[in-house]
Amino acid sequence: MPPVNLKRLAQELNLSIATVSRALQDSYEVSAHTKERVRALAAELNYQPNAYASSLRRNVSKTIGVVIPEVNNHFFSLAINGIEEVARQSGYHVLIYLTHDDYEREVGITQYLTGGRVDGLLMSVASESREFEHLQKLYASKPAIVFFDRVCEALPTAKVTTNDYESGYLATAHLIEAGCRHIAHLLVSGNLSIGRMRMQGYQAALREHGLEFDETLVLTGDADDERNKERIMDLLRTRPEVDGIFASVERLALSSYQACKELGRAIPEQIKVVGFSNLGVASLLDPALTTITQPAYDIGRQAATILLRAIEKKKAILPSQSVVLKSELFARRSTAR
Amino acid sequence: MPPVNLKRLAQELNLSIATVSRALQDSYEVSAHTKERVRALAAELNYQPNAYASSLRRNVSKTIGVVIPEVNNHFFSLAINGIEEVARQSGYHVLIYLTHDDYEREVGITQYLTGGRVDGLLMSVASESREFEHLQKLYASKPAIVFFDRVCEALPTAKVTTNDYESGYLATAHLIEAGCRHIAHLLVSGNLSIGRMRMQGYQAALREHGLEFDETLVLTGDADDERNKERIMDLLRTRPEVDGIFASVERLALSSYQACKELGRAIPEQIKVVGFSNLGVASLLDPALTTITQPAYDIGRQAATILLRAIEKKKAILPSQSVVLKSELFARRSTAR
DNA sequence: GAAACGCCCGCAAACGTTTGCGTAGATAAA
DNA sequence: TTTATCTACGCAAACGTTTGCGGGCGTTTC
Repeated sequence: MPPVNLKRLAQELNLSIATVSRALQDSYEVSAHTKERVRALAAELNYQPNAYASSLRRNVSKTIGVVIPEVNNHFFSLAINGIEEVARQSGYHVLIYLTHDDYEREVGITQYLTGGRVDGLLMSVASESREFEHLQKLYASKPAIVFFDRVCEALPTAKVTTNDYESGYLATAHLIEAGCRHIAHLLVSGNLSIGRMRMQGYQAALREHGLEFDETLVLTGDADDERNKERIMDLLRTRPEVDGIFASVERLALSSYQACKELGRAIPEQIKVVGFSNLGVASLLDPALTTITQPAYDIGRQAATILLRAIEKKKAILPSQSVVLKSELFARRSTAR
Repeated sequence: MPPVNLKRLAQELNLSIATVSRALQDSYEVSAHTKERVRALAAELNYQPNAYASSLRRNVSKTIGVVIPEVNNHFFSLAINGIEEVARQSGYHVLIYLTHDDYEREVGITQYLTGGRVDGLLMSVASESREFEHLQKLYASKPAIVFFDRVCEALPTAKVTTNDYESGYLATAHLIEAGCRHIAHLLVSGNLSIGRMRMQGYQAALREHGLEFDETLVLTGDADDERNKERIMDLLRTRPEVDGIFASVERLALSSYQACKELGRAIPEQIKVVGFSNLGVASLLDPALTTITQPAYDIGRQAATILLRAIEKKKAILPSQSVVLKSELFARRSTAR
């Protein structure tokens, strides 16, 4: 049997393709009676418009891309939930790309995306990325871009972030007030603005509480959890005075737990730990983990909303549309006195 | 400046569009010299083919869809990792759709997907789905489909699952051997084959160990964690003899922890818990959770591999290509004697 | 009565690619 | 010289949709 497309509908109804197309779009140029006939047959034959033909003609794909480091991470999976939610409501489709924090992959992916496959892009850059030329190229190739969390400051577009400086400050101050004097800071990349902000908050809190910043207590992790754990253990062994850990990313907080377990250091008695985390089970950990929790779901929603609004209005996205949401500190047993 | 497409390249090189197209595809019908010229200019202008025009013409989109209940779940996020991995390697793009275990959404999404937007589909059906007519329609509309984990048995296509019957048996036997005599079974949907299998394993283990099956100890949860917790608490209050819980899905295991905490029941002294889970931090919970862990990443990889192979060969997918992977039991403190 | 207008609808071009077919020119075979 | 073979390329149709333009027909306006 012939495929069910506009031509097929037109033939069966003795109409032109143009009229059928317009009828389905509820155009004012076609009579109510005809519209009804068209819709009836379309429903009966279960007509589904060819998305590619439509995209080609209109130069609009009703698709957005999401480029993130990983999905097996509560922050990003919650963000995706938010993104998918608003995309679906607006009839948009969501393409997903994972960089695994690998610079090469990120470059490859952005290559793809300069082809006009997506109308817009939501992005959280890979921690390894030091060069942003690929992002510049991507930006030049038109699609609307909104960065979230791990932003690229070099591009003049909207960014959705959290109050990272304050959060870093808050986490550190919380440890100090709990009695810590030698606080290690675990982060994942020094060249991400988000990491720098948290670091500055950390430093400011130390300074204002009369503690001096010791850069040998700063440890930069990577994507390998096992290695991170080893390095944390090394740090704890060589610097036995460390009595607090501020992990600026979930994975490193968990690796710290592992490290302490293996070394037999008691949390919170010997070492207190606070970490950025969206772990739903933080309160069920042993001991319950004190967290700085980002409103991941809302971040996703906001970023997607800004993006879609710009796409629909065919307007460029401005940095002035940037949003800063607030993270929250949940004090639990891992930082109890 | 004019857009950079085949026409533009052709003009600048004094060639026909056809030749340029063929050159870029490394066709044997174009000379090495010309190919080189074309490639050079394409690279210089950063030419990216229009994916929609190409898809329209070839009737192939190089895109697969992934339809799952949620992404904020370790099983699915790991599976996505596997899927994205093999898709990327083969040059495929991944569209993602979340059903939130909602039947209506699943129907809506499958509607979309009958439009030929994707070459193939990976699916894990929503727990609420009782009717599968929408899946039948989808199946009839051609795209290759592979189910994983939460399969729809009614469709004659490949399925990637785990040994759910054995796992259910194993988990239950493990509890019994740890001394439990009144074991509750928490599941999420009785009409999913996966749930039935686990249930049967549970029953078989009871039977073979001389315990009788008590259906009032079976609790069917839903998507609302708070309500699930309440219901578990109700169960534990009205049936104080319950000394073991087998949660056939991660969320319910965690809700059980919450419930026990609120009721002051000690795990594992008073109640032992085992649950299906891909939680990386299971060992860091209080107490460490005994889990049945599915090879989620491999499931994703396998399912995607089967799907892509079928797409590339343009062959229908047969049930005979189904794969059953093995889950593993990790005994931890939550089931210690 | 002609002119003007509004309602419906069809024609055909366009979006950027791919691909079957045709062919000009060069070389080889007869 | 003629014929056949091959290489390298161009022409044009096709994929399914959207949309500017034009026109037939009926109603209103002066």
